[in-house]
Amino acid sequence: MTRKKQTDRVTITDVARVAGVSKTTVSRYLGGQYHVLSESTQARIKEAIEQLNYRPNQMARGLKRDRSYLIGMVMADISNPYSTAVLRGAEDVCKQKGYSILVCNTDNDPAKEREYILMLQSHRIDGLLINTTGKNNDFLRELANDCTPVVLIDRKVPVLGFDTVGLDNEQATSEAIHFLLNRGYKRIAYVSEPIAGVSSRRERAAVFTALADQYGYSADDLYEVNLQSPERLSEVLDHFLQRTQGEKPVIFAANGVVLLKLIRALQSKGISVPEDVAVISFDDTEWAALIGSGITAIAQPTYQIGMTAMERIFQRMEGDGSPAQNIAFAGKLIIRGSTPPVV
Amino acid sequence: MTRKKQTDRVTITDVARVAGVSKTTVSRYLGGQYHVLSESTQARIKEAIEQLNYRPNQMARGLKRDRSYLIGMVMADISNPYSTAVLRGAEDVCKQKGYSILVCNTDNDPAKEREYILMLQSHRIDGLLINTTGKNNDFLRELANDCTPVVLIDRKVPVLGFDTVGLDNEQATSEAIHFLLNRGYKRIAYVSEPIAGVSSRRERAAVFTALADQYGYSADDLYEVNLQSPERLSEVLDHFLQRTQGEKPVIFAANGVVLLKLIRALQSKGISVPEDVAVISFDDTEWAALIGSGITAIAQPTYQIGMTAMERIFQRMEGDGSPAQNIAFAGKLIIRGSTPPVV
DNA sequence: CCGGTTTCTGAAATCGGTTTCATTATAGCA
DNA sequence: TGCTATAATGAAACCGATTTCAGAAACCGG
Repeated sequence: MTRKKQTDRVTITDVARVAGVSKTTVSRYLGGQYHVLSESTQARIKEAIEQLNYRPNQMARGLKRDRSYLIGMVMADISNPYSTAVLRGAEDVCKQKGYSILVCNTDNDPAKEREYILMLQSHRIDGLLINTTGKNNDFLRELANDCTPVVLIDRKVPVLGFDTVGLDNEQATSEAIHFLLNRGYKRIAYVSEPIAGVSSRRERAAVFTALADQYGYSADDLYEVNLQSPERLSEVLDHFLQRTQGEKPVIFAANGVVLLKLIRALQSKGISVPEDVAVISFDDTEWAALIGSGITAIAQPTYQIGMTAMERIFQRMEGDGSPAQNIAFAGKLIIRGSTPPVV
Repeated sequence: MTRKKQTDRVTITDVARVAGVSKTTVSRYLGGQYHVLSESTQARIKEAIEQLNYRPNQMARGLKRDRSYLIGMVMADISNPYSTAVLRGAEDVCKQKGYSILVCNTDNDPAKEREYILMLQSHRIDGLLINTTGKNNDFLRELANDCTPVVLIDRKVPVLGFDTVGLDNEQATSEAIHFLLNRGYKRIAYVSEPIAGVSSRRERAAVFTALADQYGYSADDLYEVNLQSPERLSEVLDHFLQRTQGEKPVIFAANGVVLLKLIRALQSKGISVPEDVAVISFDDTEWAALIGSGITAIAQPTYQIGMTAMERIFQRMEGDGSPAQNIAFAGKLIIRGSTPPVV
């Protein structure tokens, strides 16, 4: 009897030999085609698989079936808790279907984004979730020619036939602003990361701007800040707050990362929340409740977003050819101490 | 001229045909064996690849080469920022080498951990990073028989020949406790998630216990809390704080997640930090500086941990057969307002 | 007892690459 | 000129699965 080296993996041929059947038969067993197999054959194969501790090689299987059982996930910023929350939702759906996720972090760098997508393609991923940097629109449009299903998360790409899943930015922003107005705030600043190219930022900012005239706050108080340079945020605060004419000001942070830097800047300037300035923010981070008397925030159903995005992938894989959908979930306003009623 | 269906991917055979050479020659080009190829052949292949927009199929390549160019990463809790910070370090090393990462989140569930590892094995991953649940030691030991390199992150498994990378828990814990003692604290509580099976928790707690007698605080104030049930934490606080006899108490949180729940519990009880109780914690979370006057914390070099772990994987892949290493990085104590000197 | 199903199984082709080995052409040298 | 070394290339086997197609055995009705 010949024995393989220890380093050699057990193959379907080994199983076939031990069970005394052909590779074909073993393959049918693996594929769950039990109805064409005799009971005794099934038993012998089962026995052999357990004895050898056999695990089929997905690369070989994938090559023939033209399926990798891999899903790519390209995130602009994996250290943002939003990303991992979405990942969890996506992963749970995948696991249940026997798929695994290849995670890539682009650090908001479009070059990295391109490289990663090419890399994923060469692994022949069966689906692709993208939270795009927003600076690769032409490149992404080419993806549409491939047959691989793509779902965009949070950020859309214009003109394109991709499914998208994210927050209903219009509803959420509008609800938040109406809440502030009802509480008596008349001076509202909206602080966002650079808006160009990122649809969710654009949509949120657009609502802020659109409601300004109607409700009597200034659309000029829409500030874009690059969080890499902390001075800019500091200047913005000075500019906004010094113009306060007896009116209680409120600052609206466009996401959790902005909020973090904002709180840091306020603290270093000795400005108190909510005494000197009220604060509201997108993203209900785990720590939002802990800052002072809590920061009022708009919670996103992140887990649900991840699940839904991945479910779209599978539906597309299973042949759903319907037109691209934009799926937008409502945000939920969580009221805390940072936005007290104006007296 | 025959034309393939749109859905068909370009293969090496197509490139060979267009370039007017054999598959073999194209393969050599792809493998970078330029020295055996004539200049003109190289040029024609390059041209053909670009024209066809060809991307080699990693499954086919992997099947023959017995390499998947995939690394598995199994994390106990991906929503812990520690995990994503480590992931970033690991990913950067991978990307540079042309590898991709399959990320799995076990939610501290040993059954999920087993399933994921089997799944990864069937993808024939070339390396495996595990932040283990700590409840699969027998199963993990079997992994050692496989030839695939494994590196454990943060949590070790007894008796095993795996490389490990993590924090120097002894140094870090000891440094923190000495810091507290120097500041004049004599009543120290250490609050940890359940210690059984998780080496990093055990190591940290062991130092707390070991130094107790020597420095005159009580080793009884080591509390294990299951964070699923918030009442337990509340009871622990009551128990510890009511025994305070005029001495200023300090609570030492065993990681960032514990700290989060701790702060929440203290706030809901109306206990102020640092007036009523001082606080120190493992993990310098992004928000630690923002709570009150800041929480004193032990920062871990997470990015470095991820990088180093992945580098070990590649070294093992390249044939390094040296005995298993335990690599422990020093933590850095970041002093903030939550631990003022006792007056 | 015979042709026709039905049930179960296997030989061989295939997926898209890599690798081994053989072949051709050209150069170098006596 | 003839013979060998070297450079450049290709045919075919191979990796480990799946799938097509065909064959053997058992069963069935007339």
